This record gives sequence, C-alpha cells and structure tokens, in this order.
Amino acid sequence: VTHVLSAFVAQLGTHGALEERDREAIFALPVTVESYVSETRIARQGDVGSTFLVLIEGFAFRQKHTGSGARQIFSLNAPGDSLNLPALFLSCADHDVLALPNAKIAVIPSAPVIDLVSASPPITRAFFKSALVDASIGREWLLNLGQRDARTRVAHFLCEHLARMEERGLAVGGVFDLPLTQERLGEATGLTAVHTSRTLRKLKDEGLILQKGRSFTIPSISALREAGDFQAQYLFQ
Amino acid sequence: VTHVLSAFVAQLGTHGALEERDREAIFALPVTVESYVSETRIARQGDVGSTFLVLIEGFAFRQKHTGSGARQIFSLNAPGDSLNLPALFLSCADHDVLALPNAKIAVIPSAPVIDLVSASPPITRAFFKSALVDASIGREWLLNLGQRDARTRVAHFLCEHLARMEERGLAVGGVFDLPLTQERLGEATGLTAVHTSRTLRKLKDEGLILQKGRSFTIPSISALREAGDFQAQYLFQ
DNA sequence: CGGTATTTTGAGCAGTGTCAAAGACGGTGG
DNA sequence: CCACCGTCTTTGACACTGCTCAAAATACCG
Repeated sequence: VTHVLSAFVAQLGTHGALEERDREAIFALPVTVESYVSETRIARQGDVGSTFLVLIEGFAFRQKHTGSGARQIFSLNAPGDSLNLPALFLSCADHDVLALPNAKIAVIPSAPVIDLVSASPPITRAFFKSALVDASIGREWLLNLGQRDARTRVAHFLCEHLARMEERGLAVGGVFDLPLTQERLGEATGLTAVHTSRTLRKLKDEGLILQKGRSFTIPSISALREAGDFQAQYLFQ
Repeated sequence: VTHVLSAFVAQLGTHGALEERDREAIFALPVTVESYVSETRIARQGDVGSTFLVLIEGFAFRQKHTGSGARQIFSLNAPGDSLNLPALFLSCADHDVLALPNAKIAVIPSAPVIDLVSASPPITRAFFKSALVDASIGREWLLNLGQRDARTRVAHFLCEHLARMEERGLAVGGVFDLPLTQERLGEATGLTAVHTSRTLRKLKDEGLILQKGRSFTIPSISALREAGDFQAQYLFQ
C-alpha cells in the first residue's frame, strides 16, 4: 500500500535525494485528507497560520486577483505538488489556492512541517529547490504574458502542461487532460474567455491540437513547441 | 569601515535574524568587485557553474527573452540584492542578469557560498525566505501583466519601486530615481517604448507623477497607489 | 559643438476585449 | 431513456487599447 504523500515525496526527491529516514519522517506527519466535488477556494491571500496543503488527486490551481476582481492564475498543479509553500515560511499567504472538481488534498498542520524542514538538511534543500523551480516557472509565465501573442501564449501553456504531465506519467503519446474551462485557461494566459476560444480554434484549424472534451491530443509535439516558442529547460525536470 | 557586503547582510537579516558568526562568515567570503560603466550583461540564461552575484552599488536588472528576441524584465535590483540565487542552487541559470551603468557588483565563487548556506541554519532560512519573497513579487508582476491596463501597470511598477527604495533609504518623501530608459520600463511592464512614453505622459498630466530626467517625485503616494491598484503586502517588508 | 541615445508626436492598423445571442454539452430527476 | 437545466463554448459585430512605423524634438555626453 502506498502512502497518500508518496507522490509528494517522489516529487520532492527529484529536487535532491532524500534519505530513507526523511521519507519516513514525512510519512509520519499527521495528515487529514479533504475531498472537493466542485471548484472550491481552500486558501486565501492574506491567510495567516496556514496549514500545509499537498495535492493528492485531481488538480488544483493558484491565483491572485486585482482590486477590481480580475483573476490571474499562475500555476496549475498536479498530484504530488505542494500548494502553499510560501504561506508556511512567510508571515501570510500571498495568493489563493483553489481545488478543481474531484480534487483530494492533504492538510498538514504547519508546525510539524516546519520542524521537519528545519531538522533535516536534505528536506530543507528539497523544499528550497522546489521553491526555486516554482519561481523559475513563474518567470517563464511572466515572459509569456508580457511578450508573446495569444496564439503563442496558449501553445506555450499547453506545451508546459504536457511536459509536466508526461514527467508524472499523466500524459503518454501527446495525450493529456486539461482540467480547465476556457475561462480558467484565459485567466492563466491573460486572455478573455472569448479570445481563448478563438485561439484554441485557430490551433485546432492549424492541426496543432486535437480536442475532445477535456482531453487533448498533440499530433506533433515539436510543431506545438515551435508554435509556442517552448524550451523546456526552465522546468528543471 | 563597512564591508562591501554589508547591505547584502542587512537585507538578508530582514528575512530572518542572523547571528554574529553568520555575519562574520559572510564577510569572510572571497569577493571580487566589478564595475560597469555602461549597461552590460553579466550573466546569461543557461550559464552553468555561475558565481554568486551581489549588487553593491547602482542598479541591475534581470530578464528573459523569447525566441524572437523580445525581452521581459522581471526585477529591478538595488544595492544589497543578490542577483542569481536560482543559478547557484539549480543546475543552470534560467535568466540573464544585466548591470545598469555605474553598477558595482560583488562576484563570489559559488562553492564557499553553497557551503556557507548548508552549514548555517539561520543563513539557510534567510536565503530561503529571500527566494520566497522574490517569487511573491514575481507573482504580483504576473498579475500586473496579465490583468491590468497600461496606466495601472506603470503606476503599480512605480509604487513598488518607491516602496522598495524607501525601505533602503534610497527614497525619501516620495522622491526617487528610476534608472531605466522608457524602453526598459516598457520591457518591465510588457509595453512598447512608445506606449510607455504615452502612459507616463498621462500619469504626468493627471498630476500623479513629476519627472525631471531620471528623478521622479510622487506628490501623493496614496493617489498613485490607488491608480496602480497597489497593496504592499506582497513585498513582505 | 556635434553626434548619439532617448523621448515625443502623429497616423494608421492589428490584436484583443466587449457585449449579446445561439449552440453544444453534461448531469439530473422523472 | 428522455427532457430539462445550467454551464460551457462558439459565433458575430463592433469598440478600443496598445502596436507599428516614421519623423521630429529633446536630452545627454564627449
């Protein structure tokens, strides 16, 4: 039987080898698992004393919003990802965390996590690297929003999602699920829902993507990467 | 006499108290100082085995670029800031670092820095928090680029720069230097140089900013914050 | 003082947003 | 199994923000 946090530990391990006792210490953390049937905000910008959140199943995303209510999504997370690392080590959360429908999320009190990170150098290093990779991805998104047009932006987003899903075995042969409505995809790419729709249509018409419902197929990954100006190094996989 | 790295140590200290021996260990690092008279790229995306760079005097900025050469600036740094933390702990640099004219930069071999960070828990924690704050600022920039119009974006940028300069005593009474051309300001805000010029003009016409050369004066900080939808929490100052 | 970089201005245009309505889809209860 | 309903996607017409190109004006620097 595998532990609910095994995907998280596997993920952490890619950022620096963990020792057996580190894995055991993580598995010994007190965990509560919450399930969400519909999209639910599970943490808000400004929260203090957050619990540590790890995605177990399904998907979640993180966002910020402007004073006028416009939302910007800046990460789409898969099982094994932690969702609010900054909130644990900074004084409060700087962003919201939302669960997508059918997500399961592990909730862990912050104190034992902080203690564990402080106590184990390999775990410290893994958390640190994971935060650095997260920031690197954020910078690529910044480049995407600031300097690329709608078509390139959406293609880039799809390439990144595919690459990240492939790494976890959630995409094979260019086939994957994108658990977002077009409105959410627009919030991630800085486009309106309407323009997101038109942009996806263009990519379909060009034969770069095939879509049936939430399932996408990429006939030629290299062609989509070309269209999305995508170079995977920034993911540090 | 103050050490070249004293601003860096002061900055680090805001992210978690350092002990006297930590400060001394940092001051004992082998440092070379480089001066740049004109804008110079001092590190590039993809660099491996980077040295650790700390800004001593003047300004520097960090950027990425697309395949077609468009540039996105994602941070403008002041003395005391480290410039390439990710490159030290990840396998390679994910972005460029550029010195602005008259900058002085401390260059430190990576190995002793990594050793020092590993050896001292307070330093580890300070580096970690500093990376988390950097990421938080990146997320706010993402929100800025994705969801705000040109006027709000530029006003927000100016508010952030003012707040960060005030914290270091480089701005008093709403007066500060912005060491960027309008082209660079545009690269930071995702606008063309021409539109940046028009946007600054509008802000001047509205009386929100006064500008003489590179020196800016903000008559009413609250008015500019209103215009820029600026809330300072994400800076964690 | 001349030369270069920077800023400003204008005119026209492309890309993206807005609004409104129709259509497709998927889940639910009967 | 079907009808219904809410959500999501698509489409069209149009407005507008921000981009492009070009040139003039200005500031900066040796």
